[in-house]
Amino acid sequence: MGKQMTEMLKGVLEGIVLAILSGRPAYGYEITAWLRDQGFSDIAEGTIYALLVRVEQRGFVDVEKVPSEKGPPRKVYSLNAQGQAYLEEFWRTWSFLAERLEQLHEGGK
Amino acid sequence: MGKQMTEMLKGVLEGIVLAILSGRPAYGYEITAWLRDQGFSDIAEGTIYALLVRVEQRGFVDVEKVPSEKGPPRKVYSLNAQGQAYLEEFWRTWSFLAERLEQLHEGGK
DNA sequence: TTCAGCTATTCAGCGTTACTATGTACCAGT
DNA sequence: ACTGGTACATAGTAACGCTGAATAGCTGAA
Repeated sequence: MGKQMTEMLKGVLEGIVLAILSGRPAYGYEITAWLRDQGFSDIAEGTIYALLVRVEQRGFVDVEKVPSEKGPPRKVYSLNAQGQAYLEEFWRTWSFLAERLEQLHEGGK
Repeated sequence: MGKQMTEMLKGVLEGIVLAILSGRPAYGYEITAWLRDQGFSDIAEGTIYALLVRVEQRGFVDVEKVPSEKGPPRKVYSLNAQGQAYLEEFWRTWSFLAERLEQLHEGGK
């Protein structure tokens, strides 16, 4: 989707993934597929796995290994309390930014 | 405002500055001051100047040196046609992202 | 005169993030 | 045995914003 999207995803993609996990536990491959479905056509698999490692190390998610019918075992992530708190802060930051941009967008017409 | 905001600004700050310049020409110091007014309390001055150099090199803005009553001469930037086109693409990218996030935010309640 | 303070720009070095590209591994169907 | 889908991992790279400091011009107070 181009360089603009790549840069804009920085900091946002993490929030997106945590938001997904706040709905229900999920594993990397599944998240990647879902994102592609949503139109994030060229988010690399490696990106999601690296991100998941990061949020795990920061203690935002709990992990459980679950055997898969087809293929290697899945690492199923679920958002814990700390992750939930971080996600809420993410939404506050996002809202602040979105409001300012909305104003700029309206003003520029 | 914290690390979250820092990361989220990547790719977005450039759009914000171009959007400001689409309204009227401006110079670095002025833009920095305006952003602080809008609540972007800790955007570093150096960041804006570096960004302006970048967009100038990409050919999105025209520059004019204007003497200042107090202090060194100002470099006044104005958005040109190429910058305008890039800004429009920025808004499309932003809208795409904002829609997806809006859905996630609503769904997560 | 000197010094502080505001205006205004610039730059080197750093940390974080997403992408590229590749590799590993497990299983099913042919 | 081979292909293809599932599933995870990682080293190297580029881009961007921040930190911290330097430079420079002008004004007003001590």
